[in-house]
Amino acid sequence: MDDSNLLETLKALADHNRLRILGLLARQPYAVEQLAALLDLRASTVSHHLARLAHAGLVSAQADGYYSVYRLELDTLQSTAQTLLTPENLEQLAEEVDLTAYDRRVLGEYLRDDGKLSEIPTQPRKRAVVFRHLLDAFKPGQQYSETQVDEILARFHPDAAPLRLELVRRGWLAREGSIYQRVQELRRGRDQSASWSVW
Amino acid sequence: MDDSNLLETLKALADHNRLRILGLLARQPYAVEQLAALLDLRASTVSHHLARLAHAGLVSAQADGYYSVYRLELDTLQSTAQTLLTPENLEQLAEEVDLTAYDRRVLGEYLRDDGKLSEIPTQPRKRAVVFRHLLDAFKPGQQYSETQVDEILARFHPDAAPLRLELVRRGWLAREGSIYQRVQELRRGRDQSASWSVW
DNA sequence: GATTCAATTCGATATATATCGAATTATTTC
DNA sequence: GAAATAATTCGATATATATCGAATTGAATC
Repeated sequence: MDDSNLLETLKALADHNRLRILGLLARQPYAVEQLAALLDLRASTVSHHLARLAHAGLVSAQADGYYSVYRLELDTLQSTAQTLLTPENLEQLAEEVDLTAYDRRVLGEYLRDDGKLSEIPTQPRKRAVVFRHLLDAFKPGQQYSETQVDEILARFHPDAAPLRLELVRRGWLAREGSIYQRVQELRRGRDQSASWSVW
Repeated sequence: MDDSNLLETLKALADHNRLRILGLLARQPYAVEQLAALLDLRASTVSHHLARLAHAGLVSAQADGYYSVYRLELDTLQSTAQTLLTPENLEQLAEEVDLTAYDRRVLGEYLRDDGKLSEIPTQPRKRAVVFRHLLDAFKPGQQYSETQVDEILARFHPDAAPLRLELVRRGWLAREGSIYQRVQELRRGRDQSASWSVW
């Protein structure tokens, strides 16, 4: 079941009378006229609901004379339910979401056109984003002297030393003696690839 | 999960952006501000969606300074999904539906105030309801002569013989020699108790 | 204590849709 | 072929709600 199908199916399910229709059809098939009587609704209303359910594949109609006999399509319902059961399937609901959007918004707020920082945010989440951006100025595997580190950081902010200290404190820049090096992997897990808003 | 909870939960699920929120929270917890950036929505809109999801128990908030960090409540989601999986649970959605409503409507249409039939419907479903009503004039276990049967049926319609023949043809009235008797069980299955609109 | 900030609440608006009655269609019966 | 019947479609209306911006609240920082 793909995402837009799931949404349509859930919208079809999210109605009091349509749930009652499904409850009735779970017992036995019914014609429109009968459902209308059982639910105390007009036939046109029931027909509308059934069309909605049929569009989602939750019920199907079979012609019998001028009756339409509707039956429950249990398989569709169960595959919808299965989609909601596992976290892996849920994650796909946000598949097309650009996970860098928050980071880009924060950087847009604190980074001037010349690439320098207008200020350092104090809020932990935003601060983490900014320092992750600083880290991106260092190549993995390359070794830097303290002077080189500060030169690079000075491109972002005149007072480089506190930036360097915080990068080390965060564990993102490793120091051995007088040699600095970017750590290879910041964090195990799913948020390493796209969003750096870790706290 | 009871019925009204299920409806509220399904309504909470039946929205594009709320599904995307759940997809994101399936990966990791997020603050409102972050979700708003990722989904390109105002914070007030996201807050509204989260309140709706939280009301259904699908997410929960934890205060962290002036941040509200929301996380997915997987258990609620899975118990909702479980409700949709089995036909037995589905039938409960129509629990409070009066299954005799259709039969009563049909009888109201064809039965006059004095209990006599104004006419015999030709449509199979309605005809079945009327004949089921005729059958109810006979006690289970009791034996009737053909004359007695026709006397009883004449209370509904002057031309009793065709009614008797059709009751026998439907297998609802059993005849052995010249003795008639109501069959004990019309039909195995769930519709015997309430609705006789069988065809 | 004043200011800043994230979240929530509130009011307004636009869109979706649940429901009905009337008109139409398809099928059966007379 | 004409009348009756169930279902569907259509038009109208009322309700629900998704979204935003503004105002408010609660908490952290200076």
